[in-house]
Formats: sequence, C-alpha cells, structure tokens
Amino acid sequence: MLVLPKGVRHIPGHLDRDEQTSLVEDIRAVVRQAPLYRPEMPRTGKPLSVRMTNCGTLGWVSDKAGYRYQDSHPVSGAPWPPVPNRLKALWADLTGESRPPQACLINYYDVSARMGLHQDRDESDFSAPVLSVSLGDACLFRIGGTERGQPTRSFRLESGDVVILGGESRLAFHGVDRIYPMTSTLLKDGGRINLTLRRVDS
DNA sequence: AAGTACCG
DNA sequence: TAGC
Repeated sequence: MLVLPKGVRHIPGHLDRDEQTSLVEDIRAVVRQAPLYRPEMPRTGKPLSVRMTNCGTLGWVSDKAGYRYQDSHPVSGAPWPPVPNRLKALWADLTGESRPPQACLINYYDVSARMGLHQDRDESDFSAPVLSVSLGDACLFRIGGTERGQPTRSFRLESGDVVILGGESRLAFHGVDRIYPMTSTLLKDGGRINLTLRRVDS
C-alpha cells in the first residue's frame, strides 16, 4: 500500500466531470488572454518540455535569467488574467487559507512532456500550502522528501484529482515522470493540464 | 534552477 | 546519481 509523505494530501476524484469541464472552459479563457509559451532553463536557455502560462497577480516564469515571479506575460507583456472564481473557491475550501491565491501556474503537458524532480521554492512565504489540480490525461507523479536523495514514491494522478503540499511537505521534491496518452476525453487534443495555486508573499 | 546523460 |  502506498504511504504518502506527511503533509501530502492526494484527493482522488475531487472534481466531478462537470466541474472539470467548467474549469477547462475557465482555463481556455485565460489562455486566450495569456497564450501558452515555452519556458527556458536558467543559464542554458534549454526549453522545458511543458508549455506554460499563468493567471493571478503574479506568475512564475523561467528563462535564461532564472526563475522568478513577475506580474506580466513574458511574451506579450500584458498583466496576467485574474484567477477564475471557481479556482479561488477551491483554494478556500481545501487550504483553509483566508488569503486568496496570488499565483496560478498553468502547465500543459503534451504526451511526451515531463517535469524533473524539483521544489516549489521561489516564493518568499512558505506558510500556505501549494494546491495542484490535474485535468485531462493521467500522469505518473513522483514525490520525495525535502532534500534530494531522499526516497521517492510515484503514483498515478487522474483528471479531477487534487494534490496539496503543505506543512512539512511544502518543500517536498516532486515531478512528473510520464503522461499516459488517451486516458481522458476531457481535452479534445489530449495531453494534461496542471494548475498550481500558490501564495508568493506574506 | 523545473533537464538530462550516464551508470549499475 | 550528480555535475551543470
């Protein structure tokens, strides 16, 4: 049986199909205003396999200069669109945070995309949890401890699942090993969307 | 640096 | 795993 690290909550099937469909419509509206782009690795400029955009007052970006939060889209220069209300409600329901999310990173994985093991540590305040929503094709998600080299576990995330990293797992290393193609009909063109909601500042 | 080449 |  799978035992998750302390502070990790996996809620399989938290969102029903109608809620997932509505969320995808919300995200499509965001992406029309703030198109997906391909981020690059710091220093090397090597493109990541995922495409990204954001909504919220701040968005996470990566380019040759480094990782950071900024208030505008790196290609268009426009401010990020607001976080959709149903995502703000989900955040309030599941995190118990009185403060709204400041950043919602939208990652699109095509069937060949992956995400290496990493920590979410570009925020200046780690007191709020990180809330993650999976939509579309399933993936193999991996999570370990707060230091590289600690043991990791992997499990499958399905469309509608929510994962919350809080407490002693707020800084847990995590990543996406693979996407399972054709495992969901939610997205017409396949692939997986992950939404990551965060506080950035206190 | 959220990637990846390489090794056992 | 480990140097980048």
